[in-house]
Amino acid sequence: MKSKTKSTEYNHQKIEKKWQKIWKLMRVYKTSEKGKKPKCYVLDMFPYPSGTGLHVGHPRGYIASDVYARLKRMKGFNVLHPMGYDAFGLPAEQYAIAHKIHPRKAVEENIKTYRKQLDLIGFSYDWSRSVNTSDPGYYKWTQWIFLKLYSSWYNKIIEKAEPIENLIKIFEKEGNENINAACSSDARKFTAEEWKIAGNLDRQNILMQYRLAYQGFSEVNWCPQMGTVLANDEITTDANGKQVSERGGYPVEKKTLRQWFLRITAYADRLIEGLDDLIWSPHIKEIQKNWIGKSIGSDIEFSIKGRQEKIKVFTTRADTLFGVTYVVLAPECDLVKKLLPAVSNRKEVEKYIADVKSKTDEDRMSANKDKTGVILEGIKAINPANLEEVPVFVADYVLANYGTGMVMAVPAHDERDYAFAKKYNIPIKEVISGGDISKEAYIGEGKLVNSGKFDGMNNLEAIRKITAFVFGKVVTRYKMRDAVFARQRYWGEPIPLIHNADGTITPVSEKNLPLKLPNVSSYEPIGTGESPLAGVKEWVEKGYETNTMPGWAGSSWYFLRYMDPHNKTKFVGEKADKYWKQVDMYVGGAEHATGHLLYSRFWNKFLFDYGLIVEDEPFKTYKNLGMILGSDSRKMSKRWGNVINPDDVVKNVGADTLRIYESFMGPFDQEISWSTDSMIGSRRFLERVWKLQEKVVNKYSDNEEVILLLNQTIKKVGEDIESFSANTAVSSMMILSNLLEQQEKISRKTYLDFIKILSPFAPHICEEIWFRFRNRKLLVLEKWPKYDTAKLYSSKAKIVVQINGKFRTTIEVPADSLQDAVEEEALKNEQVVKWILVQKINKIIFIKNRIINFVIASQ
RNA sequence: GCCGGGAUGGCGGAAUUGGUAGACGCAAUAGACUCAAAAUCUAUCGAUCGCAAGGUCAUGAGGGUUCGAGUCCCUCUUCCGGCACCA
Repeated sequence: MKSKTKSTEYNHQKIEKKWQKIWKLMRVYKTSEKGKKPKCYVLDMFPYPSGTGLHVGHPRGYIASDVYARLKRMKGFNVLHPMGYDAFGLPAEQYAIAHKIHPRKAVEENIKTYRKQLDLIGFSYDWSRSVNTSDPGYYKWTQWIFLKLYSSWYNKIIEKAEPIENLIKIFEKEGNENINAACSSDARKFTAEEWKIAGNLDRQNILMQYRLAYQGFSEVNWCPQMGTVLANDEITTDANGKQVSERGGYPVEKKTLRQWFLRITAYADRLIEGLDDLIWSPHIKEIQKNWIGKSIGSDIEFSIKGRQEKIKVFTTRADTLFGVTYVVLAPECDLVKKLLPAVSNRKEVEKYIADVKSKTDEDRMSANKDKTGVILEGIKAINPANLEEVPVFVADYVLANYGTGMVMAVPAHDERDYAFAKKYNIPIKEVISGGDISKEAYIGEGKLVNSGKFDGMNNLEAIRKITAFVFGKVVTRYKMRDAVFARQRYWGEPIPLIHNADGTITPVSEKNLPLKLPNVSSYEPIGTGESPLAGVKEWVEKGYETNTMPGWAGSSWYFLRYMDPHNKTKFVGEKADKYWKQVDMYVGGAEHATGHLLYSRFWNKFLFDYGLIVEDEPFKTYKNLGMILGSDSRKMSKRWGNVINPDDVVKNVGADTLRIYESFMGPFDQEISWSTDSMIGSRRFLERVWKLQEKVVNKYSDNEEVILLLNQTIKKVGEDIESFSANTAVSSMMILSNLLEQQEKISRKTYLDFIKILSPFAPHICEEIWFRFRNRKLLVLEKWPKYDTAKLYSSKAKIVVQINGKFRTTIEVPADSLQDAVEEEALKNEQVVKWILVQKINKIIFIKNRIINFVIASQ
């Protein structure tokens, strides 16, 4: 065997093509559920295959997870590393309309492009497990899960979803008097008798208030000119500040439409609690927590003088009840309508409500914080704590959709109430912090304290006491609302429900799933606000639901399908699910924190409730990545002309260089600008590694410095990959290669160990080098090298000598030397002596192998 | 406004978690090779004083704790992200 391998030029194109072909032929990335190895499920967020293809930013996360997956494989894990396509959704539909091509066709073509682009970069995906959410074989199960949600309710006593049949049995037995369930806010109490005599439609309406997928109404953005509903993304503001469609610039208004909802709020508590055990970056958890927005407060009733109706307010500060000086109702509040006839300034109030309605949400929110409102003359609310009469206002700073839409105002302790009270000259009464509940303790003089600041009583105990005192109820509320689960669009999963002529709804039976999306000639809006499916005769005749599911339906469970993608009888088989359990490492963008990441957790918990899967949480570890911006520090987009196509990079400098560069460019979770200039450094690095082949000899022992650094690097690179610090991993390998370059000879073992730890980052070049050293087995199947703990540290230690904490010089001593020895050595040093001179040493601070600090100045 | 994360050379960024600030890479400068250029190699590369040895100042600003602070504490400035009249 030749001791030196003749080095040729590093031809990345040839090498990358060659090994991609061989890996594919040998199916090295194919995974199965067999064997005794521990498992590791490494997942990327699957892309939406757009018409513009991948840009250089997309692979950043894919590269990081691929490096991780490769390391795990080499460390002996059975790795599941799949990739697929999130193919339903609005962008595909828009692309299709713009290009006059059927979305299915467009998606097919785009997927081909994506696959080609991804393949060029050399990812270690098991493509045999790929999924496409718009494939009927896939969305059959999306529909199946929807039906499961539809036929479930949430039992709050056992904190679990259950079949709706259980609920019906309870209704039959005892009505809903004692039920503790997640339900719509308008659910009323009824008895078993009432249930028995109720008609089918009544029963349906009642059940709808409990189902986890339910029908309801919501406001949408409606564009009369285009005859279609628009997503928020499709709307911009024109020069006059009016809301208009992004395409065409047509006016947009609000319209109430029939929708389907998912009762995600049922899971609010579990979605918060579940975060504790997840290894996610804290700020992502924080975003989810904020979004869910749990707050504990009290429902308290104020009676209205001389009337039957009650004003039911929600407050988190029941302890300030004695400071209430007025009550506010939201303009949309039903109670306002009921009270209007008795209001003496009725005209004024009606005008105010009309004005508010004409404002857009944005106007209302951004209206420079100036509070507006109008008093309901002739109406007085009675504070249940002290039976004081207070005025009632209608004001738009109270939102109809949070809490009860009615608020007790305590200007002394709430900034907004304070601003309002100042403007309308309402008294401001401070509540004195005190111990027991007695009127005296709470009633103070009418002077202002710093808004909102009220120590002492702001605790649950006080709130409980006073809430009980006024016969209120301590309740938990959430900001999060139920998710609208319907789109008036063509390109989505059909909702598998049938509307019968009598108004009842029947689910499509399981054996008839998938309910396939019909092939229509026109998938453009039909002008009524309904989905294009409403224009398909056979569809409507059969009574099928014309709304389709939103883009996030398919992505809410795809991680489960990868475990068992070809299962025809279940969305995931028991065996596969028990084996893979959950995603161990999930990588993707932080922008999905309140969307996909929340919905997926919700669906996963729901399926878990039924024992259909074994894990409550889908993603154990989640690493969020920062975006790659264009070299001009703007988002890469056609509009700015700053898009870099990975295909070009791969062609010019190679996939390995791209992989190294994207790993090296900066911390993974930070946004960073692309720099083609900087990339050259990564290419140079690989070329130097390539050239090192010439220095390799068979029988040679490396010097201590090389051996130490090699061992340290093996350790560091392994640890850095695990913690997603690829940038420092690459830098440490550069340091090693720099040292190896200085050597005249390198041992074969050292070089090949280096190649092994480099291979997750640059698999092609490493496989080629490995091959050139006449290894028969493929490098991708090799084990990760072990470092020798005895060879991590030098036998000598460099000690920093400080005088008064200031660096003065370094000395070299045997490793692990004790203080006395180091002291003695240090005091021999000229530099040290010079600084100490005749001054007395007050104190010596010594840290083994690191530092000795002489403190001489007296304090 | 509230919550979360940042701010380090000309640039991207390191820093053993309180212990030599600026690793590694890019750019730049000089030199070698070349007829020349590119590529490659070698050296320099925070500011400042000094012939040098070496010193002083430097991690957004200002205070503090400590033998010692980029790292911990307080105040402020500023940038990015999330939520936003949430009662």
